Amino acid sequence: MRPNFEPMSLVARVKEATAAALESINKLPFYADDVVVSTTKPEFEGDYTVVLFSLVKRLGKQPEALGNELGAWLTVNHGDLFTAFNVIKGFLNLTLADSVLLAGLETPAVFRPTPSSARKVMVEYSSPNTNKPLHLGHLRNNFLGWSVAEILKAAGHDVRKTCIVNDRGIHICKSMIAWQLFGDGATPQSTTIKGDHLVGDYYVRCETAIKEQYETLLGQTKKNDYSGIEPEAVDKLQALHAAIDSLDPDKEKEKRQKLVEERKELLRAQTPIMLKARQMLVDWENGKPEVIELWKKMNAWVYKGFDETYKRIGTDFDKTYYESETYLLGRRFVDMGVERGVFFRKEDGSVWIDLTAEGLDEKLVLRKDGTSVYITQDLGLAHQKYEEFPYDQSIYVIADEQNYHMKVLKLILQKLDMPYAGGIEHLSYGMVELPSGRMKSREGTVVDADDIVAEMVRESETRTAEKSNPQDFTPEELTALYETIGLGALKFFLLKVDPKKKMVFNPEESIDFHGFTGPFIQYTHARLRSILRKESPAASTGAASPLFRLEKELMLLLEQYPAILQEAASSFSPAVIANYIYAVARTCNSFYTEHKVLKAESEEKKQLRLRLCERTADTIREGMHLLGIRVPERM
RNA sequence: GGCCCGGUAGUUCAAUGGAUAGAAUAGGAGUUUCCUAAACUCUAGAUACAAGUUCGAUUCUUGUCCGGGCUACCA
Repeated sequence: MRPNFEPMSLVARVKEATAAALESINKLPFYADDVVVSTTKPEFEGDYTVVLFSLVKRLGKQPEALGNELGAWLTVNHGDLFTAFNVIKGFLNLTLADSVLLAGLETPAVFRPTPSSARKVMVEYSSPNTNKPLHLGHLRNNFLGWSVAEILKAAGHDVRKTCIVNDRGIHICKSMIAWQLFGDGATPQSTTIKGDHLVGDYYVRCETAIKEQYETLLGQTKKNDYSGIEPEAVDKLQALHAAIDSLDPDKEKEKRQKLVEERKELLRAQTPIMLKARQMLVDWENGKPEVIELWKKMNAWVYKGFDETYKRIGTDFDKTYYESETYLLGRRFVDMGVERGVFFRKEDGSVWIDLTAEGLDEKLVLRKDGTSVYITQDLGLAHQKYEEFPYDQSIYVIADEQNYHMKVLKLILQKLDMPYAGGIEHLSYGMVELPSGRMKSREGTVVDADDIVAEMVRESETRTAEKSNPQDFTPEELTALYETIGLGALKFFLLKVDPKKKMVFNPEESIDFHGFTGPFIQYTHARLRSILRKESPAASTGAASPLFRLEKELMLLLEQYPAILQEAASSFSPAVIANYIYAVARTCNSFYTEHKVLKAESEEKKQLRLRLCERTADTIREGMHLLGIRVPERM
């Protein structure tokens, strides 16, 4: 028997009762997990259904006979739980007693996890780069990470939210050099452009310059003029030019295309502005004061911008790591790995790990010049995090394009026998795509986070103006309401889809406010609160049997909340909550359209329905909170 | 080439190996003397293809076709 810190769910009780019945009838051991239970399809009589097929083989009985036998035993021995049954084909449909559901309404739906199952969990998400503002993909990441952390907390775990800021590297230097060259001293104050956007603008400016200079260099080197090119690149370029010219553009298209790409990369790295950016990176690593100062200044602009965005979308972290402070931490792993024979050193001094036995490749962990690569830095950071917060589980919310990287990270730590290696989980989520395909910053098809949030809020304003009477609200209330609805629509849209799946965002059609949406659920909540403002349920609901179908359906749904929360926590899926809350809201809408609450046919029914409204509103508020979505009292 | 994902109504998403594959939206038809019509009710519409395992397959296995990602001494 498991310790009962939580009220056992009805499904669990059905399973245990059925297992007991099987054991009693057949004198064989059965466990609750042997029993498959699902909700009964609406076209059949009953609430929960036991699937008999899986039991038939073991017992050597006909499904119908087994079902009747079980149903009879259960209604006799568990009359408190079941009032009726029927058997159709291989399914035993059981009808639950009204009293069981009514009793459930008396206790609060708060879930208390068992202390023994509580884990220390670190959740890392957001992971922005400081060279450009946040975009739609970051929003999915932020909403997911924040929500998963809250779900795990609600399920009783000790959770630490973290963020790793990628604040160093060549991409930052690109923004810095472009600002130096073209910025003319521009600041967020002087331009009234949000800091992260301003820095992002110079990143784009740098990319433009690279493109132009690349074209120039291409023409120049084709004419055999290699002035300004680093000596070690000249030979390679000459070889590439020759190779490309020798290939037939039609017959050997693919091969040629590959070489052209290679030449492009090489030439881009040789453009004057890139040479300057690379020099800047070297200067940064050497701590050259004026470079560090510029870097600090521009990063400060970006952080101010990020803070605004984070505040607006409701993201927060317990701890922020900066790559500039952690990127050297992985070095010691390299020596350790070589010592233990997990890594090997090549003649040129570079260090590798051979993962071919695991079906992967050889992976570089240290460059020949002795500097760390991405994976080395992540090794160091994983260790650092563990020292600060000895986690049982460390969840990385990172897009699925990094599946390979994360696999390698975990594998290396396992090979190094790190105690925390097993707890590393990649919450791999699909990319947000446009109808035209993937968002590409090069092609300017990236949906900016601030823009889309602003647009959603504007849209909610327009729609609210059509629906509500603005005179009912103060201006402050209206502003807050638009934020609540606009962000609710956006968050729900991004969280209702299974995290693992990629999803399509259509900016034309934007995000709906009807149907399976945040505002639909917010609206349901507001209407429920509106009823409850007029009258609160009394202390006891009294006897309101028999229950109507919709009353019962709603009660059954509400009873499932703790189980749903557990499922969401174990699968790291806010979508489970979103789907559930939507089902609750939809069922509740049908319910109070069909049955009057305040003008109910009897006092008992009125009290029952008021209690149901209250419980539904609470469940919606709680569930939406786990998604980071506020619910209004009125709208 | 190798490895990893995915393919469900026109569209966007659901479905611990279980009954007649659910929703939303777009389409068609209705519901405001009754607690907010951002709602409710009805209607029509889908598992890429082919084998296999199974009492039963959207789900598991294999193959084919079609998308996407990764396969950097970038991060």
